[in-house]
Amino acid sequence: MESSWPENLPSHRKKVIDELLRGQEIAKKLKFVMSKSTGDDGSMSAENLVREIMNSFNSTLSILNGGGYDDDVSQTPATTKVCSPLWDGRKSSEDSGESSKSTATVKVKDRRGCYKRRRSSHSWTNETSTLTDDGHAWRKYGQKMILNAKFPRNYYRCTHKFDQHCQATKQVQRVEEEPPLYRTTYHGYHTCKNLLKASDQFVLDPIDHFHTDSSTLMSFNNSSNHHQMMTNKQNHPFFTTSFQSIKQEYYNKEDNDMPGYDPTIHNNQALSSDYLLPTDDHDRISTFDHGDLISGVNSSCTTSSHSLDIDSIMAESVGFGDGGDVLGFEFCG
DNA sequence: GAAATTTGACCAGT
DNA sequence: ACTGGTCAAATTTC
Repeated sequence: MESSWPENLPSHRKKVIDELLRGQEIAKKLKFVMSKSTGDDGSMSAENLVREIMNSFNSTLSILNGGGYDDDVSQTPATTKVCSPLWDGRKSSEDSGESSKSTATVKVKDRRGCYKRRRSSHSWTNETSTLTDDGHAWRKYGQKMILNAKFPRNYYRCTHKFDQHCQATKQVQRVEEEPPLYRTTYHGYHTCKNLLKASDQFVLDPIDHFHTDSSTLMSFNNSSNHHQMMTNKQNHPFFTTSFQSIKQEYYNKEDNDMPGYDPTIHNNQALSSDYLLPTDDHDRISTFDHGDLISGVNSSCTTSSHSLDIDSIMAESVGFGDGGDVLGFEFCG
């Protein structure tokens, strides 16, 4: 609805995206080169720089791509209960038909699978050695054996899908048995407040993180210029586990598949825009100009890790609820 | 009893 | 036709 990109700008937009993609590729290459030429320790700060470059590209691209963002809305909300006009909700049917199993079958046939399949959406993967709490309340809604996979894939949605219209989902798949390795793919963004879990826990130390391989509850260390703003809404899946690597996917058909999993982006690379942009048509943040938002965040919060800032902003903005005067948030001080 | 999980069915995309 | 993603009834857990 409220795209921050005028629709008469597709060519400019495409150019911008192309340029950013080019830069992103170069940064990837640089990262790769650096990782080969330097040791683990020595490359740390340089790697951080690269990571931030990547972050910046990712954010910008996400924003640009967000012009036509349809993310998880492609999935028909469960609130749209009606699939066929014949179906008027299961209660009534059940009431009338406690009778037979055959009617039950018909019922089910009318009802099941009434959704729109996700086509293009932002997603990112996160590989972890342990199954850990990422600070969000998830509810499992499915499990499926996937072709050529040793383990079933588990499907989770945000617990607040219905009460807060939160569209976030994730898929967890065990990819290795020894050592255990889980690949979590996140789709969509949390627009929920996550009141139960986000308030008092889960601050993490991305550094410690590399050293202790199994903690889920992490203490936050400000010394990292990366994640210093990570405060109370540590819901970035990226920060949740020990040992992890992350890939953001723009769902280009060419590179979105798991097997092609690209380990170029390692650990804690917060993809800010994933949290910045709303997933549905509640135009919370889109009431801003994206550019203003990002630059504002950066300038006020010292680093380029706007991801985290934005996350907190996101938390704020979600709270505005009724839209309108969205600019009332305050930056970290 | 409410919430979460399990599991078979259904549908969309390829 | 096949596969992956989701739905929703049934079941389990708290």
